[in-house]
Amino acid sequence: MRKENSSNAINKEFLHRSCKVNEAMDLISGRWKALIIIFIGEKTNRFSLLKAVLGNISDQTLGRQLKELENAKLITRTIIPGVPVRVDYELTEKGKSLLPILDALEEWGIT
Amino acid sequence: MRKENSSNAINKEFLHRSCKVNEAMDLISGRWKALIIIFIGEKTNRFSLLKAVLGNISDQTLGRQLKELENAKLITRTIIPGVPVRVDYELTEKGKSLLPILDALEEWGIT
DNA sequence: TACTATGCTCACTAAATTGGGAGTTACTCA
DNA sequence: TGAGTAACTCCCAATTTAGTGAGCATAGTA
Repeated sequence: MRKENSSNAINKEFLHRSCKVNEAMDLISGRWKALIIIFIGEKTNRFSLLKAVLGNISDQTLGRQLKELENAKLITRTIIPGVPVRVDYELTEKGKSLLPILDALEEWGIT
Repeated sequence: MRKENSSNAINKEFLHRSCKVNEAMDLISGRWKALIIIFIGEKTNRFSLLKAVLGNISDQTLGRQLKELENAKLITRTIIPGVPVRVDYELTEKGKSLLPILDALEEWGIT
């Protein structure tokens, strides 16, 4: 976990106070997060499906990033009872509203 | 430096091949890069000025991020002879074209 | 001669992120 | 009883990124 008064953490705080861009960047800057958001938007929205399309992501990292996205309220997590239990992830409105920006970023990356 | 065949580096490669978004994200995902781009766009475009507005950034980190942005062709570096020598950073067209996206991200972060 | 300013660079350390592999829960089918 | 599946979760080690403190080159000022 983060030590709240390391200079690293202090600088992160500073960046958040000084500019909302950095707060936003933080939410989507995990290595796989942008791709996870895009895939969930395309209905590749379960743990095992994501794992399959994301190639070499580790279980732990996928779990962590999903949890972070959930905490950031970009996705929701719905447990579907059954055997075995399934879990559906869906984009929230906030998550959906990020898609055009990711598209713009992709477009920008290509040109 | 990066070890080119660590699984970390391999995954990064995979992400770049599979989705341009990640390549784009990489270019702007340093802790201070978004802010540096914005400031340079606003003419806070010298090393010492950036250092002043960025608070606690270390010389080395600022130097590194500027160099990375230069390598990514988002900024240019111009040495202005004089005493002492000054260096001006400017956004390239590519860099400028990122500003609307950062604005959108900021807007998204606020709402 | 000492000191200042700009814009770095280097070796080293600390912190944050990611990955590997095994273990867990809960229920079903053979 | 044993195997299988989905979706995690834990410990630990590897990797990547950021920060610290010092030093350097140049030229001008006190």
